Amino acid sequence: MTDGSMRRRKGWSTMADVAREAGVSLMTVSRVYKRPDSVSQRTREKVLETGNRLGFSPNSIAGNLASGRTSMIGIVVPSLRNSNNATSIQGMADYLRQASYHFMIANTGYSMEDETAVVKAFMQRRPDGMVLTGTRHGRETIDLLKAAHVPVVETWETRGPFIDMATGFKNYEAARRITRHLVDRGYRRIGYIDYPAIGLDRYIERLRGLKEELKAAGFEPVSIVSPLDPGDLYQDASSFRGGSLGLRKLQEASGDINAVLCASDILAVGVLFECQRQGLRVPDQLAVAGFGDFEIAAEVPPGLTTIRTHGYQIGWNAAEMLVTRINQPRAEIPLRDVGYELVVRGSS
Amino acid sequence: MTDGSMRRRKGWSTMADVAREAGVSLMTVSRVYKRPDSVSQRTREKVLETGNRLGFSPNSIAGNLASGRTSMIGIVVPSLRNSNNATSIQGMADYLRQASYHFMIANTGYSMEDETAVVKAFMQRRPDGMVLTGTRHGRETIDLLKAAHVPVVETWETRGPFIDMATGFKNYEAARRITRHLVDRGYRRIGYIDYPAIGLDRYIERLRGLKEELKAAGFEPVSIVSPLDPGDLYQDASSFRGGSLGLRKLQEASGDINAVLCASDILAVGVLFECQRQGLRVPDQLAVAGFGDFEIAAEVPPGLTTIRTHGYQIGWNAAEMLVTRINQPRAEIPLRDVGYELVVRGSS
DNA sequence: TCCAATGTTGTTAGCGCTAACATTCCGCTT
DNA sequence: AAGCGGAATGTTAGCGCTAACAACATTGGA
Repeated sequence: MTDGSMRRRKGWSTMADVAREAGVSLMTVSRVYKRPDSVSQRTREKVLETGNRLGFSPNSIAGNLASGRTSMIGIVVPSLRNSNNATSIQGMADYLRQASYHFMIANTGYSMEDETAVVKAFMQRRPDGMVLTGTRHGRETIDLLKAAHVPVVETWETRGPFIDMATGFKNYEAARRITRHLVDRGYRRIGYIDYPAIGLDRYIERLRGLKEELKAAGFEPVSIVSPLDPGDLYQDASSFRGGSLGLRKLQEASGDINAVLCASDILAVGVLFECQRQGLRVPDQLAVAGFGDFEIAAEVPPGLTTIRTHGYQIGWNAAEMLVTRINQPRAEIPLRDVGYELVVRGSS
Repeated sequence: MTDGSMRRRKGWSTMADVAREAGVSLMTVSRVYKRPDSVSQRTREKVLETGNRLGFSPNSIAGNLASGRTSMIGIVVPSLRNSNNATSIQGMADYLRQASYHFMIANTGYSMEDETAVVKAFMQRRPDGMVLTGTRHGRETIDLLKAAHVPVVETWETRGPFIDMATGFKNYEAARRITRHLVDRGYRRIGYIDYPAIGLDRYIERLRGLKEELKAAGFEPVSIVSPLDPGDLYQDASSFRGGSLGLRKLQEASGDINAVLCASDILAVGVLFECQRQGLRVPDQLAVAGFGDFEIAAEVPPGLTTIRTHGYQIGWNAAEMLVTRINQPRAEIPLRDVGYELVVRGSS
């Protein structure tokens, strides 16, 4: 008698409305919106016209339930404020958009418990794929994802083992490369400012690379400093302030360093700022090197020597790998290494 | 005969499985996971134990369809790489997480057509709320959102009209405030480096504030420069490089400026870098001021004078307003102005 | 002219869950 | 012992869409 059940939500019209109005079956309407080519042009136009007239918008929630596919990707990052992540998120966004996928993001605040909670919550929405940052994850996270048989890409490192697929680069090698550059330039007393977050694989690898390369060159172990207390992490793991503090700590620990390598460009720029305040000439009195090649590295005087990473490409790859696997579930998708480059600028 | 239909997806067990196994009705299982308090402790424990044993995870897609609520928020930003946005996204993320909502994000690349496309696509997933950046939107976007009767919050400006709700601050007044500061300090020949993206309300307001304040002080119109071609925008509307170029353009246009105001801190830091390269003393030969109070403003020597904004609070507010409105659809939710502060540092 | 192959449209049976209502259970009062 | 109210649980009827298959047109070749 009335137009429908009490449970009809909001004001949306449904495929059934359009079908009735256009004088076709429900399935034909579905086809018009999902695979327009499978419907004759005449029918298609009639249905679309009716749909527009009724302000119809397909309810993808219903479609998801019926088809078992959500076209939704879950992305997990440590922090949303980190510009590294931002670049690779943009890469994913650009790929996913043209492939008609959407994504949800959540941050873990560098905590494995939160990561597990986030992954659990995401899984309830049955994403078609998941992207994780890094390759170290809690046992529970790993089991959860493996049991769900959902395609997973881990990013920013290429050192396994992986849950499923991965794209990134060899942080270990990259760190050796830039350390070697400093050594080749004649710097012998090298300090290192670590990323303050604990246990992130890619930073562990960078530190390992530094140590190995110095050992290979026959040097003393360097001074290593983590500029912030872990408790401060949540706000911003990588900060300019951390770089300044780090340099001061290094100077206290061993006054005679003549080069500083940082786990990220942001920290390195903080060091440059501190040098400026202290009147230290870069690179004459202190050489500085970073990691990441963010925009600021090229702009800050005298230019920051760094490792160029390819965050955008990592994001793009991750998305592409997921979509490929979703469409071809048996496809074997190999690790994609996006590489890195040493970029030498005025700071060394 | 077999355990179910061909259409059963993946390996997930369902509420029906848990109900059968635990010897209760489907509805009881639903209650255990949705409103645990409405079930006796004995039953709850039995059901949870069974659920865990079967690796059950409630399918929220199905729940969404049945309940007409998705607990999903759609967030639209111009760019994912912009650290302004990143801060307010983090604010939303933190609020939404504790309120058990998830969110999807998409970027428009500063294009109104893309904004409309994004909003259209999001609406198909029937989000419970939408957050837009800024208060200027295409006619179609506005109509779409109004017709959908979905709660909407617009952010970063408080000058209406609004689609629904809004939180932000008065960019116009903030720009007047920092301009007045420069005037009070005795600077008379002030250049302005605008944000290169076109037509963003908050930047229009900032420019308007600058002009009005200078007029009120009885000064000449200032030199205004937009550092990049609009074509370059998509990558990064606000860049250090843009600041450097902007200063050079200003110097060409009118060599005798003694202060520069920038539409964002990033641009202003670019100006500071360029000063350093040119050997200009800040603030003696050139005063510099920014907008935003990003972390770098406090760290870059000699400290950047700026307007502190409250991006995190804007994000938090936006999420809170949405959730309030979702729970109380008739609630009248007033504009929330988060204010701003002038922060004076060494650069002026 | 007839039939197979192809293209187009329709019918059926859910996807997994929850709102709304119905029923049962339990402890307590009278 | 009967009656009552509230708490706990169950039953019913979809939410709006799509997979799978069925049926019907249309075309062109034998």
